[in-house]
Amino acid sequence: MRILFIGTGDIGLPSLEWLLATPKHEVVGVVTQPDKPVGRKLLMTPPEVKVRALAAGLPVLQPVKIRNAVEELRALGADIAVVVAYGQLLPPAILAVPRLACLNIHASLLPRHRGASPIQAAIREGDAEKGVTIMFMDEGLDTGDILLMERLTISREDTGGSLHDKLAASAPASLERALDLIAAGAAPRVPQDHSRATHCGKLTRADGHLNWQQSAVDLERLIRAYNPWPGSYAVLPGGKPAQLKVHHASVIPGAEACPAAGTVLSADPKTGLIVSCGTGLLRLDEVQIEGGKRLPATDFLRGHALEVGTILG
RNA sequence: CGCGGGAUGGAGCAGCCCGGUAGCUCGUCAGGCUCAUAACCUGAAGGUCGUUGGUUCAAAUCCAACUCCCGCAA
Repeated sequence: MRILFIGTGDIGLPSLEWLLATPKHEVVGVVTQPDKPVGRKLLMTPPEVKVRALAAGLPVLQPVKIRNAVEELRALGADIAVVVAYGQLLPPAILAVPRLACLNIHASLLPRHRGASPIQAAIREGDAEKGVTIMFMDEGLDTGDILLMERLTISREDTGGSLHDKLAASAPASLERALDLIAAGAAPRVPQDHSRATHCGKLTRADGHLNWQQSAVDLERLIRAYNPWPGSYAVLPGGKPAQLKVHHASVIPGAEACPAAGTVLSADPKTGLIVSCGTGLLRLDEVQIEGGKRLPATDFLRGHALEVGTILG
């Protein structure tokens, strides 16, 4: 079939690669977000999807508003549009462009975790299961009828980053099955149970500000979910408060009675950096001060005095 | 020219403002003590202080340029 690929995030790369490689389908064009200034030098940087598409000699469109590109897209004569982490809602005029359907690959088991950050949400909420859903897009946000779902379990060590990579890698197999079903005219179409839907918004740095009133268990999940993006941090009090990023932490089992949430109970290179939470204790294993490198907490403490009793913000 | 922090033995830091003996917490090695230990004691090795140039009797320290690392912002 003739495929129009619409996506920006790296999570769609394996799917794009598969589409380019398979003899069953032909990619007729790629739509992705415009290049953006990135990094300390603010260099204009194209999405990786664009780089890959250009390398394959495909036409690439980067409309600021996709609604203004209806004619160009129609001219590509696509049978199916495959949409994954594009970053713009598709208006009805665009949904009507492909001959058969607009399929969306979404990194959650819908209707749970509709929205922009399904992977982080699943880890943060302590979900045991994760997966990829392929659905027929409609005008809503991740509300379309479901074609198929692929499940996988979340391990206790999974971070937002590791789960992102697993889901990205598993997506092509799901996509292949979905396209085969459509080609055979046998694609199921199951409406979502909208009453059970949950939503997750776009994340910002501020979402990573650790709230020590929460339980150690919840905080550990949040730290894991938000690694590597948007990251999580505590605030060290002082003349000029500094952010201390927390890359990895672990719950200290069996610890209950504790003083005010956010109190540093231990800051010794030998025992580690331990903080009391709303419930339970959390040991910060790997941290990073502003301007510094990420370090094991024990190394960090060798050079940065942190008094026991300090209250973290 | 978006804003800012940094580069000092193997690790993490101090010293720099006010030039003049290389410091701290560890690690490593050797020895001692201990039933034992993330314990303690003694001793030792290990650094052209990111690079290049300048100022100076003298530069980790002051000046200039460069390289690399990192936080913010986007």
